[in-house]
Amino acid sequence: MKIDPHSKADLSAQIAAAIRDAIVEGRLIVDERLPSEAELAEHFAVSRPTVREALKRLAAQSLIRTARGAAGGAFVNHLSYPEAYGQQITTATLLLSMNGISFEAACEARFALERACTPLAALRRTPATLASMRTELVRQADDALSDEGFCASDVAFHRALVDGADNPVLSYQLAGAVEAMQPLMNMITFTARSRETITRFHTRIADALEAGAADTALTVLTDLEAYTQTLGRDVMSARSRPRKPI
Amino acid sequence: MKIDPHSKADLSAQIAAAIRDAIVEGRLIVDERLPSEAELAEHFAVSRPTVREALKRLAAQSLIRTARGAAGGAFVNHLSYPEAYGQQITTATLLLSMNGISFEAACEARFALERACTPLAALRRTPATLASMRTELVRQADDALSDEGFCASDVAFHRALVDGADNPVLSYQLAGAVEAMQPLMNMITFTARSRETITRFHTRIADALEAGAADTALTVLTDLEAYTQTLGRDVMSARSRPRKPI
DNA sequence: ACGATCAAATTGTCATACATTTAAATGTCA
DNA sequence: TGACATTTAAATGTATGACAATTTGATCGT
Repeated sequence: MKIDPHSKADLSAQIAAAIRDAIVEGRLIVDERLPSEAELAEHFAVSRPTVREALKRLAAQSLIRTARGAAGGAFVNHLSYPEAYGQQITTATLLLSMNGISFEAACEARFALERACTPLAALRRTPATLASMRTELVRQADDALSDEGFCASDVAFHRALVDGADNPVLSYQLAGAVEAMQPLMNMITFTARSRETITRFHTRIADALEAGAADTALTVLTDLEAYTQTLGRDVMSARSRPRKPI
Repeated sequence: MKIDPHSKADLSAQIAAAIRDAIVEGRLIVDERLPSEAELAEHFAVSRPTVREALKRLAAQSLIRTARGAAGGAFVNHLSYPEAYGQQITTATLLLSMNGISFEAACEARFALERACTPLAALRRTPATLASMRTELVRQADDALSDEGFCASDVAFHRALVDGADNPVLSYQLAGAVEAMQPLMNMITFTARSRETITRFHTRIADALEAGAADTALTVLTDLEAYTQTLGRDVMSARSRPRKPI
């Protein structure tokens, strides 16, 4: 592991990249302890604060964890799904909001991805999956639920659908797409009528999955997408009418 | 933006979280300049190195960028697709390798996601998309191409398919899944026969997309998945036969 | 043998200083 | 006046040294 002190890039960035490469390429294995900050500083011929900045960069990506004390230090982290989810979601959320992604495009992507999971979910859905779907259906039928609460339940329902496919890679990928859309979905104010319509779609999806009828579930998902797009268009047009000058 | 100096968590982590929240919630907008490190240190009542560690954490997530000089400082970064891709890919790659994801599960997810893009790609594929697919087909027909080169071309072909859907959210999500699978795919050594088979599948996919025949493309993709799974199983069984004792 | 205490190692934080880079202000000359 | 060189100031990047906090393990006494 070498760095170039004459490069234009920051030393801490170079050091972080060197260690990151070692982890990604498997030269540093999970739970292995890195040298102490003092030793790293000596190895790379930099000061301890510089090494620390590099380690913080890696910690921010959940690539390492640190512990104080005698047997402490920096350890290669076992990247768990919850940690990866979190990063995926913040990144995806910012990407959507900063690049002017339209509700339409985000919605299209979300339902396309969910349809990708549906045949597998129809095949493999467990009683637990169906149970959590039914739980959300009950919640969605509650008129006292706030709009945010309805959206959250919507996300939970679709999460259950995705997890029903029983494929961790799909669950991971979809988490970002579905959760990142929540801010956009939260812009929608649901009428009692639209809630009822959505919940009815959801019920039909749950029924189809329980029956293992992938085709039916796909059809309903497509209809739900069309309906959601309609809701989104209504919100957007209502929002664009009173145009605030900048 | 406040932090709790008596919390168990590191100060730099708390500060990073506070600033990150401000960015995600839109209280800090793109290209806005953060206060200088000295000012932040005073605001949070911590030392400058601590602030710097916090900023490096954010820089590692591409949430901010820093510039030296008189008009320098830390600026809220416009999260671009290339930056987001990069992080998605390293995270997804590690997630796959560290959680013992099977070739089977990864392959299943990849093709499921690609099938999600296919109907849209059949609808919207541009001449440019088709051209880059054809380019990769030519490359794949070259016997002199190394296994890594063939895999890379395979990835490029499927990237073109995904991009053909003309939905940036899908492109972003798929990039992680497809690229993260490359290390697993690289374990496969292709015979001349298997290369020819795969390229034939690819050709049929390109033809179907050009004709706008989504159904055909979906069928071929499913067949290609089955074939790829066969190749993967062969590699795995060959690899597990000469079992090294640990 | 067991419990309490202490020492050592390591990260977390602070204070300060200096180096480097960049842009703007200033000065100089034709 | 205008263009170019110089200086200056502000900011980040890096270095050094010290101390605090925390955890482990060993030592010691009973």
